[in-house]
Amino acid sequence: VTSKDVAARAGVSQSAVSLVLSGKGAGRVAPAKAAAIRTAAQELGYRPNVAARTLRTGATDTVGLVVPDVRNPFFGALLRGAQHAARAAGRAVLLVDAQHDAADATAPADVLRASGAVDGLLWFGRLPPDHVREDRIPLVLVEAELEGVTSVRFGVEDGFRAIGEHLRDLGHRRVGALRAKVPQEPTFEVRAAGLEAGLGFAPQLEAVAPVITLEAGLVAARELLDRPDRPTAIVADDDNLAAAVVLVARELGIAVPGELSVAGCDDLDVVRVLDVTTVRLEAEELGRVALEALTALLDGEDPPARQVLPAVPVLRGSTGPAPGPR
Amino acid sequence: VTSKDVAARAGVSQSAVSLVLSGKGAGRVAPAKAAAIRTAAQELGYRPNVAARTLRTGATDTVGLVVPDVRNPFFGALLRGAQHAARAAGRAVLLVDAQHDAADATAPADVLRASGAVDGLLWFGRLPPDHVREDRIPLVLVEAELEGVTSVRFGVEDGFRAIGEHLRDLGHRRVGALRAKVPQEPTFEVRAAGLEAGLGFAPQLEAVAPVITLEAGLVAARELLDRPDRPTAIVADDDNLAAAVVLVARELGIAVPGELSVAGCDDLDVVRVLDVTTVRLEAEELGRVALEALTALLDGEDPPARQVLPAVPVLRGSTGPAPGPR
DNA sequence: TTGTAGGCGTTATCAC
DNA sequence: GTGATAACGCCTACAA
Repeated sequence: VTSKDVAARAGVSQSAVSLVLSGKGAGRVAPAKAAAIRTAAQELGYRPNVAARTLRTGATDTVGLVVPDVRNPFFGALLRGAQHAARAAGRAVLLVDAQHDAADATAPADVLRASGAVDGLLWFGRLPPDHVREDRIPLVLVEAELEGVTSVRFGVEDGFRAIGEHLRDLGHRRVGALRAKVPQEPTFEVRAAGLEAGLGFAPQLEAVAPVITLEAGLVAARELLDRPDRPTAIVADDDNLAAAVVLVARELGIAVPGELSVAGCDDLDVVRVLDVTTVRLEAEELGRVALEALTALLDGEDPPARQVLPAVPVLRGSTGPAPGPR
Repeated sequence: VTSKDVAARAGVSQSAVSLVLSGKGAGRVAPAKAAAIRTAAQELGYRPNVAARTLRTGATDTVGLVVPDVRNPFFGALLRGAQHAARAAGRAVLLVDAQHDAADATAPADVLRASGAVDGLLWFGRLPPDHVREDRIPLVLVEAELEGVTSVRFGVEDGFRAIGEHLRDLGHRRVGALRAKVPQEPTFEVRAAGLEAGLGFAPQLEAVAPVITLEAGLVAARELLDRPDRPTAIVADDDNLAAAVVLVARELGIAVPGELSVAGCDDLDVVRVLDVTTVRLEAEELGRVALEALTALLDGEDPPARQVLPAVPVLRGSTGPAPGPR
């Protein structure tokens, strides 16, 4: 059922239908005809064809959303926020799971490169490949920053500095960092710098998880804990990794926080139930703000070039005074 | 840059370009010309316009994916599976978070109703409104079943029966059910029936969480536990809710599993770290299988009408012998 | 106020 | 083998 059908049924021209249904008929089409058109459309169950409209107008009313790993609950919340804001702006969301853990991590971007598939892009975490920028498609970077690109991120340096100070004040002098080594995700560099600033020294030990999952965390945590000179505190780049530290400590019979303090980042349920100190990031809010920035860009407005959302420490029972010398 | 530009540069007609680049030029276009076209396209960075192609062919190569709540990690895994399979089939994924907890829970479906926005739909959990079926768009139902609609689901009745039997064998005679009362999500009815079959009796107590989140679970769990005649075991419809039960028990000083056994469903990280008995559902696999069924449908093949994936119990430390009479 | 007509970029059918 | 040519459904000047 096309606008032609509606025109035929209402006894008017096709252009009148288009005018009325797109809301631009005010003062140009007689009210009586407009009403006839509307009822005809209703009766026929008419819905404008998206492809035709897109071809004509050049706008898809769809935004692309590239996230590193949809399995991480952090991104679930973020999707919720973005999705919600998108709907409010009358746009749909095309999801791309970049699968940064997989071999074909660059491929997904191509899904969106098909010209005209999306009006704009929300790009999370990793820095986008050059060709994305070269496409000159409106772009908002999330949890990353790049010269000349609108971005939104958390002020993780503040959160990690606070955690660092907290541990320093508790007397910890030997600290391990459980880092998420996802290539090209600048937020993790920022976290490391913040932690070091707060501690007043660099963590002596470091283990790296190639993927941000509980499993990967278990492996890396063992590296840090299953050794004679283990640290008295471990700060993880992410809550999934922090939870893994707690599990490994339990497995090795290391008391938390008696013998080991643990902190993470995100404030996911998984550390909430374990009573683990963390840095709270309002992922849903981030998704909302980022999508609103993109919407502004698409509407030809001028959103703030760089927005930084708060990252506040949440002190819980997993951090305590450093143990005396063994 | 359009196919016309490519044609001009290669010195051929526009239709030849279309033929060659869509791979249908074999034996119809001279190899030399085909090569010229390909290099011209390469040099110009030509990419076919999606809207135009869609308008012409009627296919968008995009599938819609409607999930109840993207914040639940279960759906994160599911998205990963679906996304991966979609990419393998050369299709993009349009995500719709139905936000079953929100007021406008029916609205999101409309996003996809725009004719031609998607080729097919993967619909999770809740039964789709009638108008979706009336659109006669290829549809695969996930975690729900409906006469005449292709569906994929977990055999949760088996998992819950096993949990029921396990608890019965442990001597539990007073059981509470923490149910997810999400309207029209049939899987939860199935779980209840399975549990009852395994136990050999119906749970005496029932509390209902309106949303599947830790928060909602806390409220419902208190209802079940903060009373003199509390049950000796609680089975939750979902792991997020089961985790909440453990937290409330801890808060009330009830020993798990000494005084209270707890079981959930999904096998999320949140219960894994709490060592809670659950029913393992391979969400990623579900997403994959569902999307492959949809792909088959779209390709005119005939996928199995109803597929049932295994749901296996995972016994952990949160379930133990029923306590003696107090 | 209304209708006519052109074109968005593709694909696919047909004469050549 | 090849290249015009006609849609696909919509929007929007522009003419009536």
